[in-house]
Amino acid sequence: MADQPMPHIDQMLCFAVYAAGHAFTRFYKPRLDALDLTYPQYLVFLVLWERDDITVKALGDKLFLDSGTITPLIKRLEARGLVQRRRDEDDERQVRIRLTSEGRALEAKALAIPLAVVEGTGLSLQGAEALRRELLALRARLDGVEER
Amino acid sequence: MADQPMPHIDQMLCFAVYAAGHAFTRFYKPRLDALDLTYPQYLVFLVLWERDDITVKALGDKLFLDSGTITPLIKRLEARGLVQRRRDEDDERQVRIRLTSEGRALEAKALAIPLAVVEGTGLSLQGAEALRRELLALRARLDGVEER
DNA sequence: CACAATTAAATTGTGCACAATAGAATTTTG
DNA sequence: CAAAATTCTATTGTGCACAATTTAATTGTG
Repeated sequence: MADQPMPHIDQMLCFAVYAAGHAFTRFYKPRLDALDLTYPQYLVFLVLWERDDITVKALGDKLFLDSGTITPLIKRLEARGLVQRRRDEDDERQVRIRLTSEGRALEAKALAIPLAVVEGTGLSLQGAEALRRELLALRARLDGVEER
Repeated sequence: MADQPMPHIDQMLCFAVYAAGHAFTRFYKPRLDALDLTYPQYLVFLVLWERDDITVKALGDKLFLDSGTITPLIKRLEARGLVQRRRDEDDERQVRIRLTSEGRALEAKALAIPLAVVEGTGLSLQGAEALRRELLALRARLDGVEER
């Protein structure tokens, strides 16, 4: 029973992921302050700049977040005039999110951010490719094990 | 200027880290519910089981969190009788955190959790070693670039 | 010793993150 | 076509996470 002692926190993969996530948030903070966006808000815009007029559901699927997180976040962006929310005409259960012209214009300002990340960390998209793939595979495994 | 387009979210390392972190939290949830602990609370106990009678400052350094996060978390654990808080006698600016016997007893119950993680994900401590190292190095780089 | 600078914790306020629930619309089934 | 099941968003409540500020104690310097 006591064969397996409690592992130390420094040896645990989950903690390494947790700490790296916080570090990324802190790292982005000063850059995102220039756009007056939080990190999760920035992620939402990355999706919208890529695919505008998306439902809350589809956005949640993309970001692996639920509506309880996304709804208030989007409402704050709507209050600032960066996005619009409206019910889908065909299926009124769905709410579609669209960029306003102000929200679309943010993209130009945001272009400096990924450049700053590459410069600041020495991480190129290709250089971190293997790490990224492993993390996505890990996420899929963690979320997929639910049904057992 | 437009040489570098906005990268897609699926290509970004920061998002892979972010999503894997949430997936870990979700994965631990049902296991930690058995102990009535949240994931950050579990991390605090991992530290305390390893090194009891630690200051808030040292705990924050270990977990990369500040007192604004730790203080209310610890107070909730104190209210449940799992830890004790008291001022250091030599330096009264510091608050030391100690396990109660109940808090210490939790460790025995918690031993099942790392086993479940290994079983559920197929991740052994050794198997994930390279990934863990890369993430810790990444965290250090992200937190270290602050001064420029 | 006295006064300034530093250190440490707590407090306050904003914003995620998710579980649980509710409510409305659509789809399925008999 | 009507009732039941499903799908989707919103709401409520709890708990991080961090910035900024406040308060208290310690350390350093003359």
